[in-house]
Amino acid sequence: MQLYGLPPGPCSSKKHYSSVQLPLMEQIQQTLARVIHDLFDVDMQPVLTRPDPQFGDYATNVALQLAGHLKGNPRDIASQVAEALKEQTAEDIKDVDVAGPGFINITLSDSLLAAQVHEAPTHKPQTYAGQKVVAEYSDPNPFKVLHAGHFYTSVVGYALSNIMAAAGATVHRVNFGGDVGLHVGKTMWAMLRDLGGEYPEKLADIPEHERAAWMTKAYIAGTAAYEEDETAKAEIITLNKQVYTLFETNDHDSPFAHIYWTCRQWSYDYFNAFYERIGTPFEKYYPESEVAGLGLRTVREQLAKGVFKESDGAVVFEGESYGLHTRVFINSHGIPTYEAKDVGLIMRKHEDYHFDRSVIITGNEQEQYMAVVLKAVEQFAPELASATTHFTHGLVKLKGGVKMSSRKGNILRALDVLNAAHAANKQATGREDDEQAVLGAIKYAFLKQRLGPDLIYDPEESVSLEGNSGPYLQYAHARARSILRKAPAAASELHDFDASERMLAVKVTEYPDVLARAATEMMPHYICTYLYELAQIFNRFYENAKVVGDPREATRLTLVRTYADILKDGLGLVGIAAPDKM
RNA sequence: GCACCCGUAGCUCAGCUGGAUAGAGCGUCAGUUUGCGGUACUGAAGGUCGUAGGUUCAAAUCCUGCCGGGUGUACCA
Repeated sequence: MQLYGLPPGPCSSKKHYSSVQLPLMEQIQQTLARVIHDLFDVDMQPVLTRPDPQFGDYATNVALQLAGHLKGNPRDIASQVAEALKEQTAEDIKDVDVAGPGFINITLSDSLLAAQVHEAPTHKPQTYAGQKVVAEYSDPNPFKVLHAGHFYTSVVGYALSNIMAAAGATVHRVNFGGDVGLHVGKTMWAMLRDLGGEYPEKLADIPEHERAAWMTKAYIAGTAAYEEDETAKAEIITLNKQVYTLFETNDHDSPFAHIYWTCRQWSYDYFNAFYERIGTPFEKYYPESEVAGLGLRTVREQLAKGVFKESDGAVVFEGESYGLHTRVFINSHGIPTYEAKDVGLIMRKHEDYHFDRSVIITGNEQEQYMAVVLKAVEQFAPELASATTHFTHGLVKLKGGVKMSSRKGNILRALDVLNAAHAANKQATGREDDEQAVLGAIKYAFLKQRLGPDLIYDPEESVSLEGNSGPYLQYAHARARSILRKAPAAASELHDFDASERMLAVKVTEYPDVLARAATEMMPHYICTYLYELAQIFNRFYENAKVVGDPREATRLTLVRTYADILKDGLGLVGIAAPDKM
């Protein structure tokens, strides 16, 4: 995979980078590619990296790779490339050195670096230019509690959506969840038992703030009864069917219907309150009931065409020939399972948005499940399957590790995470209800780690104002703004840099590269890591360099402003507020 | 059993489009500092990158075996 690849352009004698629109890195790559082509008649896409600052601003190992092809001495090849590159870029590149086994290190001129600094906060590589993207994530089920995983996946999905949007996509954020299905039957069963029968008027006795907890308790009781009591199990299966019937007959009036619709709404209210609180709003919520019919019809149609097979009274897709496994799409009661509903959802999302790309973000326990669903869809709608990508992440665990069991109901809930963070924050700072810092802390802790493996959430570490944390970066930003408030607003053109300014300037210009990488790989943690490194470099600069009142004040203020703008922009992309004062 | 994921300092993690001495944070120890928000900065100690092979001029990074952990594997979502 080529991250920053562009084909080499037509030959021209000399390039003036600062007058060209392309991002700097790609310009250098193009020139490098051309030089290599002219010198050795080899076409390749050079990769530029950011080396240790002692070596230069950019580095490439092309000579080492070339040495293999050409059977030459890597250092000799590097020298030839370096010389040619220097010739073609005389005004923009200060130095091209050969070092070590054959690395080519590039050091920019200060004037080119200055131009890049000015562009860094606003230049967004358009990785998804013009694409219409539907991003689906969070996916909580009505009638059930929001757990830590929903929190995590909401934060991840929101950040990824922002990253794609910054990279040029129009992103529609949607949510999906089971308002029909066995868990609803289980919850309804226990709720009816609690109410003493189908008495919707008794729902009024439940105070608003206890609604979610009451439904959660019912789900736990229903699940236990389903497993332990055969009579209850049969009743729950009947209730499950009865819920589907509500939709078929458009029943909003019967007592049973009344209870169902009221409690479903309670769930949605509870979800929306949570999303509002953590700042991850959705454009649309797809209830399973809305896509179940479409999924069911589609699977039935494709059953007739041989995509699906009947087996023991159920309709299945046999994945074995694709290296997958067999899954049930319609069960032997004729009810569509999650699989069929997901088929319906993919189709409905396309009807609604005509997306170029559909992104689904879930925990990685869904990985092989989703592979089967997408393989099934590929058989009759290959264009939908190929436009869909499933991204997965790990589980959230609380440091110290609480044993989790959904049957006993002692799962880690979303609110537990929030409460633990608030408690740790109060301990650390003495502040209560510091929601902005607490949310920054949690989100940063969730996103600073690479997506994939499980995540161990440590509340104390996350709220700490020292170290690699959200509050540290929020504070770093507020501190930079404070400096700017003290100085006259005059903006200045940059010309040259002293050593510590230059370190900061070089790091600043890395921002667009980081955004490109985060977007291409769909990995928000690159942004977090970068922002932290940037803040560290800034603090080193700031330790020795006086800003306000110094002869170099104009240059330094411009750097401080650029730095603050990047912090704010980067934190915003991962969904974290960056207040000017704390 | 089969499939997928993971195994890097005491802890939590970067690094894995193969390349220059394997990096952070926390913790530990030792320092700096009458300054623009010191919630900072400097330094030290700490790693056979699970293990055994293979490919390569070059492997934490790619391939294979093994060990250890996790997840999934037909009528839940």
